[in-house]
Amino acid sequence: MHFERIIKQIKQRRADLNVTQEMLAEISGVGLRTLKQFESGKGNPTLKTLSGLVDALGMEVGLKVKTPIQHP
Amino acid sequence: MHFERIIKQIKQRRADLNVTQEMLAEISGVGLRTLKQFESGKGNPTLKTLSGLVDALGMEVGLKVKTPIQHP
DNA sequence: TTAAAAAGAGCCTTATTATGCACTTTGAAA
DNA sequence: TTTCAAAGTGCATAATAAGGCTCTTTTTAA
Repeated sequence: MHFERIIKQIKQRRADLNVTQEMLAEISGVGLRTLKQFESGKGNPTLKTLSGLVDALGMEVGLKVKTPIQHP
Repeated sequence: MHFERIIKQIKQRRADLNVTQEMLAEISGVGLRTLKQFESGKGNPTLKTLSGLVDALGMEVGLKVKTPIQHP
């Protein structure tokens, strides 16, 4: 599904915090199977699922503009 | 579902670019019903759906750390 | 190298998202 | 205020995410 960047950030953060998938699943309330599926690159989590994981890791989901509009 | 911030950003961006829901649905490949559902605060899109919308608006989904870890 | 922990995968059921179609409501301009 | 475009809703179905179990593979530490 090509969410490599996001997946990498989550794995990295988990590593930084020394949290296993099992622990993260536990504290985030997201099913372990769902987390494994996502981190392994298969899976297309809902925003709610992603937010749950991310929140538990002290992170947040955000949008940023890549191309600011040109005001002529 | 309380994704107010993200919803607001999308609506704002759409307004800035003068794009209607119908146009965004069209160019993003996301169903109009799905987009309406999300923008009206009901709905919990998958990451794929959100990415599609966001990409079409020249934006991207990202994660940011709220609480940097303390290296003692 | 070996054992235990952590991560990944298969299978299955349930819950929920994605989407179309038709209709209603809202908002803005004429 | 009338009208038309844009946004929101109800209903129904197909597709798919969520999650539990069990088992396999990979990593890591002793």
